[in-house]
Amino acid sequence: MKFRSIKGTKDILPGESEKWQFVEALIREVMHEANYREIRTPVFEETALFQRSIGELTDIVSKEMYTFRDRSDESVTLKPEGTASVLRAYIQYNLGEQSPLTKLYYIGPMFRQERPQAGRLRQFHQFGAEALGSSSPQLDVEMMLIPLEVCRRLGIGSVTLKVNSVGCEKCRPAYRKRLVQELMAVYDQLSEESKTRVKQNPLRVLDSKDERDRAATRTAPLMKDFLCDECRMHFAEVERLLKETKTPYEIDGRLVRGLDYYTKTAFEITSAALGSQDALAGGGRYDLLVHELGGKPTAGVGFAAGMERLMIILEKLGQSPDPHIRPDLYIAAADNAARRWAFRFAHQLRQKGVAADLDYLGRSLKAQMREANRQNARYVIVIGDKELATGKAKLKKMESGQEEEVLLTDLASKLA
RNA sequence: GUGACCAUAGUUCAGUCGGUUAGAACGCCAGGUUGUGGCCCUGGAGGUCGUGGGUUCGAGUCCCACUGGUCACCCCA
Repeated sequence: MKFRSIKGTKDILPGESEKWQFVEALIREVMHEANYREIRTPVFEETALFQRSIGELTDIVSKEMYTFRDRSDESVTLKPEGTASVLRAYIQYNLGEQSPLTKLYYIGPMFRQERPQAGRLRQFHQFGAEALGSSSPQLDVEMMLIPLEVCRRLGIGSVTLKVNSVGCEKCRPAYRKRLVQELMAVYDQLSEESKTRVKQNPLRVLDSKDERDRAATRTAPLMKDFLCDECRMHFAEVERLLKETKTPYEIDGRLVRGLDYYTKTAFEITSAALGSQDALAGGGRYDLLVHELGGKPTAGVGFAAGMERLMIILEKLGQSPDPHIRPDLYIAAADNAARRWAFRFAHQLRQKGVAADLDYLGRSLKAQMREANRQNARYVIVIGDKELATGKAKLKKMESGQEEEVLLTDLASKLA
């Protein structure tokens, strides 16, 4: 009986972890340039936070959360997305009182208990941002530009930005009523899942992939044609900014995201390089959410993007960064006295910033050379009686095979 | 949660009609060179054929169940 990682979870092994570090560093750079500050929230929260923010009727809350009772019988949940926690912290620490606009970003693991498939895991990683305190459409567009910029710098060109407006509390109820009427007229032709959605969340029927639903809703009214003046102007401004920044986009009047809290802008970035789970990032505006979670009424926008999906695209496009993790120096020891010395010397070099390694297995010199080669070490020195006596050694450059006589005391400054 | 496909060495895979000791490549270890890597040559280690049951004289091979993986549905990052 061997232990295995739990279904839907993955280990990020050496060789891959370096790629993650590279991508994460790039994300932090882009976030920094747009002046977003990092926030790190706990991986779990009290269950009610997600129920209230994401919405009881959503798939995430109704069937995908990792929820359990802790030892004091408290119901806790591993976070299925990042926004709820960020807003909880924003409210808890009164961040809105310190400045009228707060720009935050995060990178971290999320959990959803779904059946794993290509681009979908039970523990996955997202990076995302939230801007709290402004209803400016500039921030809506900033949220689209950030993940697009990350893609651009990674050499990912083939992405599609889809944008829609889902209206607000003023215009959505009337539209919703109208839509339900239309859907009831074709009720019999809808898929089973859509039938239940007609009452619970009719907008979602529109973005069903089911052919029957597609056909039945072909002429259904779209939210973007029923927006109130404010929402319509907001959406027009988003479009204008996208054009001004020369950002290619499509309007998708059926785009509705799976979280209930969105108002006005909703968007999604997809890639054909992904499998059936083709969304790389998604986001939108949520002007009611902070108030709903107990804070002062505060406008907000955000996005979240999938790290694993980003890595899949990079791999597929052959753009995957090459990790060159390599020791500067491998110290090969010819005898036991040299082995003892080598450990001490490696320690001194490391303190001076030189990445140095040595043999811990008592192997032959030939095996040590092979190891140095496998580790892709930049240089090797071989230490024996002669070197310990004279304080000089041949420094071998592995790539060329050329050797150069050096003083051991000079080595650190030479390699650092 | 539903469905389809898959499971043989560290890895990627062969394995005939059910038949004797389960193979290859790469990787790993050692030697060829008693103080020098890669290339080459030689040798070696490494397998509960996912697990459990069944059919059969005999199962890696056929049947069933389970577990795991992959992909799709659903939904989403």
